[in-house]
Amino acid sequence: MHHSPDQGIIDNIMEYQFRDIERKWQERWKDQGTYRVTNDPGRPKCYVLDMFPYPSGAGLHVGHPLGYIASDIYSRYKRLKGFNVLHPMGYDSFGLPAEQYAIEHGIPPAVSTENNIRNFRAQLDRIGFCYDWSREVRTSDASYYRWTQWIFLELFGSWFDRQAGKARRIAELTAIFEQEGNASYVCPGDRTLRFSAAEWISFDARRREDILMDYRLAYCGYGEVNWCEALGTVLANDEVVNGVSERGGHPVVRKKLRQWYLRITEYADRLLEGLQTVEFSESMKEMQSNWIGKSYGAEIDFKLKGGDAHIRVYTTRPDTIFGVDFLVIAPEHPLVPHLITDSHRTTAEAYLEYVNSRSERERMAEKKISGAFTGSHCLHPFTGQPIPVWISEYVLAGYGTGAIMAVPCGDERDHKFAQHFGLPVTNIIGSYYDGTEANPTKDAVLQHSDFLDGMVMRDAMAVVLDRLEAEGCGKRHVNYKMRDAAFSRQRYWGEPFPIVWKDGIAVPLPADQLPVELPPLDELHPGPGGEGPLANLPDWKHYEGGVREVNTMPGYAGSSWYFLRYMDPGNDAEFCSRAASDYWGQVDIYVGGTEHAVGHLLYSRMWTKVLFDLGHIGFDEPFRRLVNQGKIGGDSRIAYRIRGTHQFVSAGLKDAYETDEIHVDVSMVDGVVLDTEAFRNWRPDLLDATFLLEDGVYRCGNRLEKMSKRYHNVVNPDEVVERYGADTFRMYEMFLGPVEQDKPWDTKGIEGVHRFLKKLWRMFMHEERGLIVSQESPTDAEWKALYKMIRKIEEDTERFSFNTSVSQFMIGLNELYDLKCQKISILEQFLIVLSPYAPHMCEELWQATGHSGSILDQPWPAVEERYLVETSKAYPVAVNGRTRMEMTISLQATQAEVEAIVLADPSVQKWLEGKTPKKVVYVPNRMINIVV
RNA sequence: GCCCCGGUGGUGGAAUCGGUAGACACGCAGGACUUAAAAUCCUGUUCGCCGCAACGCGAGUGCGGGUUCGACCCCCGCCCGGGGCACCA
Repeated sequence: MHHSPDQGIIDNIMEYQFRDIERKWQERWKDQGTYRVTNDPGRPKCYVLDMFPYPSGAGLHVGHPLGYIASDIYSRYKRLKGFNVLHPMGYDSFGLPAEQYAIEHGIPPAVSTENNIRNFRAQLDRIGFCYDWSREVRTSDASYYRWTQWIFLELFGSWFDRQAGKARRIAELTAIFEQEGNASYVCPGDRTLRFSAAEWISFDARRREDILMDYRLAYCGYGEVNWCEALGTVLANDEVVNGVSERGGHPVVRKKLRQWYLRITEYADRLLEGLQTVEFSESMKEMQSNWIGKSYGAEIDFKLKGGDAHIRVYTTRPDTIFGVDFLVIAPEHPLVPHLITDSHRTTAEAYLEYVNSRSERERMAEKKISGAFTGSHCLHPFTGQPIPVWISEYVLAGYGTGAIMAVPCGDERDHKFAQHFGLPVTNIIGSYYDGTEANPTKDAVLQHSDFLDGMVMRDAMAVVLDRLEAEGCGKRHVNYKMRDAAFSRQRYWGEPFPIVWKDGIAVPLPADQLPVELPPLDELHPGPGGEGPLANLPDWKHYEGGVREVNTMPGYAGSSWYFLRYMDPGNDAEFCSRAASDYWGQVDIYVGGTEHAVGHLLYSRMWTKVLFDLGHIGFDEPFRRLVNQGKIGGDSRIAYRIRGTHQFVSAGLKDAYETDEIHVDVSMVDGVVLDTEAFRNWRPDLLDATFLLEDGVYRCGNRLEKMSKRYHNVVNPDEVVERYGADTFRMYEMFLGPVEQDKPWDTKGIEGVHRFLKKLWRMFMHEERGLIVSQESPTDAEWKALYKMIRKIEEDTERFSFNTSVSQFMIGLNELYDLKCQKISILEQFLIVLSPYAPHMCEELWQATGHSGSILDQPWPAVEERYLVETSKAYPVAVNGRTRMEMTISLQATQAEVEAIVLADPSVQKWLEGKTPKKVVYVPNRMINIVV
């Protein structure tokens, strides 16, 4: 079986006993504070950060540590390179699951969270990470969320000056209002609001506060939520299925509730521009800029036929204005009630009711076309032609103006809508439109387009915009897809707001009254009217003649700034001292999953910009470089039960039967071969299972799926570490493939990495004779093997290509092994470069070979180039691009010399078959190609 | 529907700038050591063909075209898989 220390074979201490070694060094590193980091302005810094986890009750599976191992290796590497490395870890410990768990099991969130963190920590510790745990942060600790609340107040106390392009204090805004009113500073919450200085001074306190609220970066407004009356609570989009709550199946409707928001839209341009200054993958930048969704177009007013009102649409294609066949407005559009005529009331209102029962997500996923005619018409701004106005859920109230001009010949959805309802389609693009499918081209020459006739569409754009503006029926407009971020939750387990409502005014608490602590609460019932559970605590709620805000902040509040707190975690006078943030600065490398591509990254980028604008920190992008680790998938094993029986048929034979699939726990399978005994004992209903074997064994099918309990394909890192050791586990996770790539977990391949470590051990240690390293001077060949390896490891580690660096270690060791090299001056350098990957073993061998001090603080070896100089190369020689042979030629050879050497070769002559070569392509140090 | 990322041996993957496709491993096959096993070591391993081997030939990086002396890599058109989404006008 596998190596076990319990056998007590004392004379085997020279064997690689990873369990003892790893335990020993983990304790020693802890005792000696090896990973403690100080803010030392005299040394170059490097800040390596993992996205901190939500401590879920399920614990870690083998996929979680992937990014942590990568960043750990990088941190250790940078330390060897002489950097002062900040590499902290903490917990994003507020969140919905703990609250749900409390409701179901009666365990307070604070307690279950504490337990989960303890488990997480134990699991992390076994893998040997170099975190400085003295800097740990937890978003649910009052000492932490005190500063989350403080930053919220900074947001609340600021507005965005569009002229300066930055946040400023509200006090400066009121000073401006007193001087000149708001003429120069458009109100972002209400574009039409205008007042003079005199008017401002005449407003009462309530009016002034309402106006200021429309400017604040953190503000209170009204927004639609998924409201479930039966549960008395608000539901997330994914808790709503087919218009009813996932839990209980109760009806869910859209309802307006008071909500806090962050005015992130004011930062849209800065968030876009900032992308050019950071190293994120192109796809990541693209996702963010798609989310921000800046577009240039026009707002155009369509007058209502027989009324004064008009419908304002937003379009990015004003050049298609003469192709408008109908207008579509969102069901929530405020004009809808005025537009519905009596003759169409029944169908239109039935449609509105149907839409109201659907969550936003469902409406977005809907492929069926639906809508209703209002009975009203608008007039075309240029021709005066009447245009029917329809309602449809495919137009969203929150985007643009909530109304569109439909041009079916140029827009796919408009076209489908027109076809579905039998509406006529005007063709303004001639042969570009084939009558069956819309064509969104900008290259067509316009027809049936009045004063635009004969123009190419992309040129017509400016012409029509000028005309719209001249006639006052429209104007150029820059639009953003991004909406302000909802910042309140009707929940308990989150940061309380430091806000007290008095006479309808939100009064911020002074900073010295922070934190507003989350009060203990035994039972987590929703409060009345959709408020959170905190509303059920009258003593807490009523405060200083007002009522506290009883909603709490969302999950992303604490995670938007945690990277700053690590720099100065114990500070109870500031969120982070300026000295600390000036020293550590931006996160040099940030490692985490793509699932946070838009949410978390955009929010923390915004918070950083605000803190920068207000002078609290000296940089306005938090993360200089971002690496997204891929997900590790589970490789499920599947057994096939013949339908209606207890007989299972092996994968190769299953096609002859009608079968049902059963997910088999991966621990009962060796490769794909099922341990049928273990399977029978797995569950009572399988006790009498019988098996149809092939080649004497039962083979399972396999399928790559999400690693999850319900597929029985979860592999726990603890088990792997117990069996092979942390060093093997670390290296194997890296060896699996590129960090960024999604990949399946298969424990089988781990043997190779484990053998590598054992083989390295044996380079130092003989089973009986003990240490066998020699003091002899190495040969040139040995130096060359070593330095070739070190150079490659260095390159690969810098570019986060850890799978190739692991293979390079194997290549290097194989070469030294073939050279029978046991020389200490070679091997000690090998240990240093390997130590970021396999720290426990390297530390042990470092000590065993008589070194004092930790290997973690050695300098990274300098590659001596002279051992790597090559004088000749074995060139591939190709004839017409097909490689035919290999010839060793001096690297100094000129084109003419190479031609002469190559063409004189008899086997080259054979391939030429007497023909004269047209030319010889010679790329020095690459290849030679003879073209015939 | 839209956006993004992928597709290379039996498996994970390598090829960093357009230059020897399959590094390094796993697995498998054969051998050595051993009473036996474990461990370790050695050899072979993309596919097909020439009876075996050597030598050699042909095909080959999802499919079909193209550019190039030369394409896993660049371009055009498809197919398949995975992920994301706020149907973005």
